[in-house]
Amino acid sequence: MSQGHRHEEGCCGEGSGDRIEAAVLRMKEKAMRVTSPRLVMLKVLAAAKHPLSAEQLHEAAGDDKLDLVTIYRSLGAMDDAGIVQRHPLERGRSLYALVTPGHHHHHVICRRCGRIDRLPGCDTSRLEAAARTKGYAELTHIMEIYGICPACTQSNHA
Amino acid sequence: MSQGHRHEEGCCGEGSGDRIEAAVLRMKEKAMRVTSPRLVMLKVLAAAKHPLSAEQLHEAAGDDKLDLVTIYRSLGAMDDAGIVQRHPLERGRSLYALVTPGHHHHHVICRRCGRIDRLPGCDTSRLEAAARTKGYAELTHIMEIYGICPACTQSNHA
DNA sequence: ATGTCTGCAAATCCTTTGCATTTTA
DNA sequence: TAAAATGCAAAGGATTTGCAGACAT
Repeated sequence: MSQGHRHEEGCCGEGSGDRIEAAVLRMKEKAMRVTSPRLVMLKVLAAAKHPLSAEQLHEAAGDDKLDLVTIYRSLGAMDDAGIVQRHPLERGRSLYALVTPGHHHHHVICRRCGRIDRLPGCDTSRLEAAARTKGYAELTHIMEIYGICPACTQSNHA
Repeated sequence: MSQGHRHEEGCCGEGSGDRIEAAVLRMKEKAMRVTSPRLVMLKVLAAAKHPLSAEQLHEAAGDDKLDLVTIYRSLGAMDDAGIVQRHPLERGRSLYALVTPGHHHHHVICRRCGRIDRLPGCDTSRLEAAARTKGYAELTHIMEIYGICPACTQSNHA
């Protein structure tokens, strides 16, 4: 089911308290209600060192404290509000991370163990400009790099 | 179910006969069997002006001539063999296109009507280099740009 | 001949929807 | 107290798996 997701270095966390406050502020701006399930979610997300799946968030929150459905719905609302960034990936799964404005970035994901590492920056501006030229508006993008991580390359049970 | 996918300009087709031959050749190299369902799939893919979903491929092939499951399985095998490129996208769907070596590219997808346009080139080399630096090997990536196409921007039934 | 594909049915996975109830603002 | 969020049960859609029979090499 849930894969390894081991992690060596920091990835998405940047300092949690402020980020939660910022998220709450944004929720209020958007007329969203600040409920305890959502606060729990924010806490977990702020503490996460890499993007989390709804399922992982569910487990991290205590599994029976929050309904998975609530997580999906709130994640959706937070995505719309720009509070979390959704990373759709292969096989229909998505991962979610707290947005830190000015820290847009992407990840490498190990195809074998699920480990995730952060990569600096993002080079989509040229492509988005091209899309704009074609008349497209409200552009967003998804991008993930896949590979085999060092550890899995070693222990070559392929 | 299946969205619009209108299309103005060429996207993935480059000349079909040779591409099919090349694909067949590659299948033989990979010790894959060249079956009639697969040939039908190649024909449809080679004629397609943009990436197709398994479902669309199924319809285009005559719906009852090929089993959807066969399409999924062959698409998977062809993806592994590098014969088709898989474009995983939001909401768990994937699109597939015949690979034309040296023509790697991505697309803009209209969030509203599903229209797809091709975008020139790809700027992931910097990120892939960063991933390689972290010890990742066998790198691949997914990337799609989403937006609202000109037509949908006009007829604003949002 | 033999290992690979195919088709059919059924399963699986992640995610979404419906609805009555609780909660927030 | 009105609008929004929650929890539970159930649906949904895309993709996958099991298995026996058919097919390419």
